[in-house]
Amino acid sequence: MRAKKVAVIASAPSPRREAASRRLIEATLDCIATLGLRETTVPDIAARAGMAVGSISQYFAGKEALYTAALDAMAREFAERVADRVAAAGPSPARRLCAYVDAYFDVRTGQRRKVAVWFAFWAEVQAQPQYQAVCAGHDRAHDALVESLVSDLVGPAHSAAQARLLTSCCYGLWLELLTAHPRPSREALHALAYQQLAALFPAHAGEFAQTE
Amino acid sequence: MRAKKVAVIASAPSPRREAASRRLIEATLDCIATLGLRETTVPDIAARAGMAVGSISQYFAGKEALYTAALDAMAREFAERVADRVAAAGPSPARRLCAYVDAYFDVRTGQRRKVAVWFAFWAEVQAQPQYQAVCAGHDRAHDALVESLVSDLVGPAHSAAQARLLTSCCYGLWLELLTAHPRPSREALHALAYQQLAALFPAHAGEFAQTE
DNA sequence: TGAATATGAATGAATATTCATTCATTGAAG
DNA sequence: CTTCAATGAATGAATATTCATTCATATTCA
Repeated sequence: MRAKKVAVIASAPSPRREAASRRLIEATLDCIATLGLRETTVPDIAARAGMAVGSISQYFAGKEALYTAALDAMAREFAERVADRVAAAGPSPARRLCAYVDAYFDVRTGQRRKVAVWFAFWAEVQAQPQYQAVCAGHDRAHDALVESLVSDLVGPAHSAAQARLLTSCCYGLWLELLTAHPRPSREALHALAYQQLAALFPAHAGEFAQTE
Repeated sequence: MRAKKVAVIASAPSPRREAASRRLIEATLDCIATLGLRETTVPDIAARAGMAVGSISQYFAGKEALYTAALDAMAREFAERVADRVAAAGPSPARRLCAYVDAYFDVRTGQRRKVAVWFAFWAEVQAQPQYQAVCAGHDRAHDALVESLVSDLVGPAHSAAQARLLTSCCYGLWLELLTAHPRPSREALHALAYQQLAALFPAHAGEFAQTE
């Protein structure tokens, strides 16, 4: 009996529900990107999702739950993009590192709209423990990956510091996307990230050819 | 009549008023750092400043005006710190660049509390034009300074890209202060920033001795 | 005493959440 | 094949809450 009930609850939601949840999350990300966390209202999200305000409660416990789900979805997408690109890069450590950087300036994950959302959440990470919880899990895996990529290229001696300088630089370049005047293109920042690779790993500078 | 009134308004505020404004701005920065822009309320700010909520309207036109003043004050302080340190560094281009980096991890401007506020505003820069206006002015001066510092060291050929990589890295390291686990110390990040200097300008690596 | 400043309860606008009702889709019965 | 009931989803007006702002009164200063 109990087992059966649990099974029912755990069963996959209907495609319709799934689609509606997704649509709400996308609408939330859009609103946060354009209005910010502070100015985004529930009616805004509903309007952009093409739903009534009341419908949201069918899918999420409240605005905060929706925010958290949106953050999680975005973090998941980014992690996936990184993993996919690195996996597709083959065995060369240099190419794998390139693939990692590429993910930051990918047309999907590196677009202004997404980056704005990252920064919106980071700004509140201090104050909102639930955001911190979502980020912490993803960060742990991310940091481990970067360090292994760097370590594969130059050995473990200074890999921790170099890994940190690489990711910090990528995040800093992301910030340029939001604040710089005139607005830099994704491509320009991507090229700068490759310069950072060359600066950090001069012995492999020739291997960091930008392929896209 | 009208002229007189304008003159009175434009005259220097009394020391008392000055102190109260300052106290309010400090309280605002504190609240933003711990609660975020979204959760900070006017009663929060008043309480932390040791004032009544109604008193705020004596000094600022509203919450947003207070926020903007706080952002401006912080940006001013940072610019001042950079200018002071660079001026104190003497004529050596390498030491001047070190001084620039030092300002980012200064015990005052590079503290967690301040960095959290920077990110809080950056997250909203897209949505709030008034924040953009405040930042734009300071950014212009900042970017020009960095590029001149870099140019003095290595010439103008690639100075723009290298300057951007340096500042991006500093901002990225600031972000670590907010999101990394375990929380890195200011000193650790400062040391990493020096490694970035050495990586970007290998010909001068020996000159980037950390003095503090 | 008069002017300037401080106070904080009262106000009302903004907004998240709730819920009784409506609507569409699916599946069963005739 | 048609009709009818059952389920799940969508709706948005109504409600409750939060919070910035105001202002009549009290206090301090010169």
